[in-house]
Amino acid sequence: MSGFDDVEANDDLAIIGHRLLAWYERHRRDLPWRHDQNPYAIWVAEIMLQQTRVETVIAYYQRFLQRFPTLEALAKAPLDDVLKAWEGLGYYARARNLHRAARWVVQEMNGRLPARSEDLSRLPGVGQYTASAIASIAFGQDAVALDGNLRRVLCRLFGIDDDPGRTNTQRRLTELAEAMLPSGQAGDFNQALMDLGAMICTPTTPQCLLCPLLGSCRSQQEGIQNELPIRATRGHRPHRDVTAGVIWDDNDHVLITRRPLDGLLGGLWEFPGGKRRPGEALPACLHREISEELAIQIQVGELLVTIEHVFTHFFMTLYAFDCRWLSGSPKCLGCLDLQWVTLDELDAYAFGVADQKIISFLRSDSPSHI
DNA sequence: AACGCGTGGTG
DNA sequence: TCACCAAGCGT
Repeated sequence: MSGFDDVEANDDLAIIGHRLLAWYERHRRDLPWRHDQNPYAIWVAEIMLQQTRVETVIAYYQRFLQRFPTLEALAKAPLDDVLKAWEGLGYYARARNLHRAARWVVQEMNGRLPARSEDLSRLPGVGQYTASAIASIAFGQDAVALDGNLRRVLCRLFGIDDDPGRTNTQRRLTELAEAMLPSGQAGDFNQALMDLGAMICTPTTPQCLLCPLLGSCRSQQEGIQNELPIRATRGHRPHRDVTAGVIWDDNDHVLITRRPLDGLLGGLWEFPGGKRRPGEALPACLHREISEELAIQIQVGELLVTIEHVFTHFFMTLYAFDCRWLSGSPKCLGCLDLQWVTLDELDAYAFGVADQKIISFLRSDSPSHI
């Protein structure tokens, strides 16, 4: 335990909050989702921003709102369209949950998002942070939205060296932020702390001399701003070899399959294949996986391309082989759906980034089957 | 509480 | 496998 311990009065914290808001008025970032107060748009933005950089989100956000301008439009759309709009953004459960929640709101709530944080957090994909963010930004509720930025800024501001991932620490940080929060301005207050975290109080080499809270920052006074917040190191990431078959029939159609809705890349399409077992040769692995998942016979040809891909929790080397369908009608044993498609038709389906690289290869390097 | 869940950017 | 990170959530 260390740091802020009620030495300062709440008055001082309130003053810090106002100083922060004054800074925000002058320096706030001009971001697309800050242009209107439409709760649906704010919701979409907050889901996209989970664990994802602002610069990455902007283009997705604009395309998504163009494609699904209203909550009703999103609810009416097929999941495949939503996943296609999410393609490449990662954490695809966000798209599935957003879609499911939109349908629920239309059916059960007459298309109106709830305004209170505790009701918002009942929506799938909306946790404590997102519920507070929507409630404060879209509905003006006094709720602290404790995200990674706020944790970092508050740990430094109050010199807190407890693990910010722990529930107790988060409760403490939230209480401190609540004491700073100017009543009725939580939306701006939350976003001010986020902008401060993004522009000044950055993870590495914070720009303390530019900080509006310079005189109040405990960690800066002690010279330990670079040591906070403390952070657990990531564990070892295992490696997997994975095979994928680009399986052609006699009419220039290639076989693609759809992954189950739960788990990694759930609901996305892929070139069928799977994990290599210890000691197994790559072509043998592909034969086995195709036999298990689709119950067809194929001829495995040349290795087309090798792709290194990094997931959060493992490394993957993906080996894509040129294959030919020999016999058997494919059955969906390990997948949700399957399709024979031409190269041009692949555009209609959502793939993960590793499989998109296979597609790029097929289009650039003149395909061997021609 | 700890882990599974994506991707691209950065020093 | 360079490590680490970015507006977290569900189980």
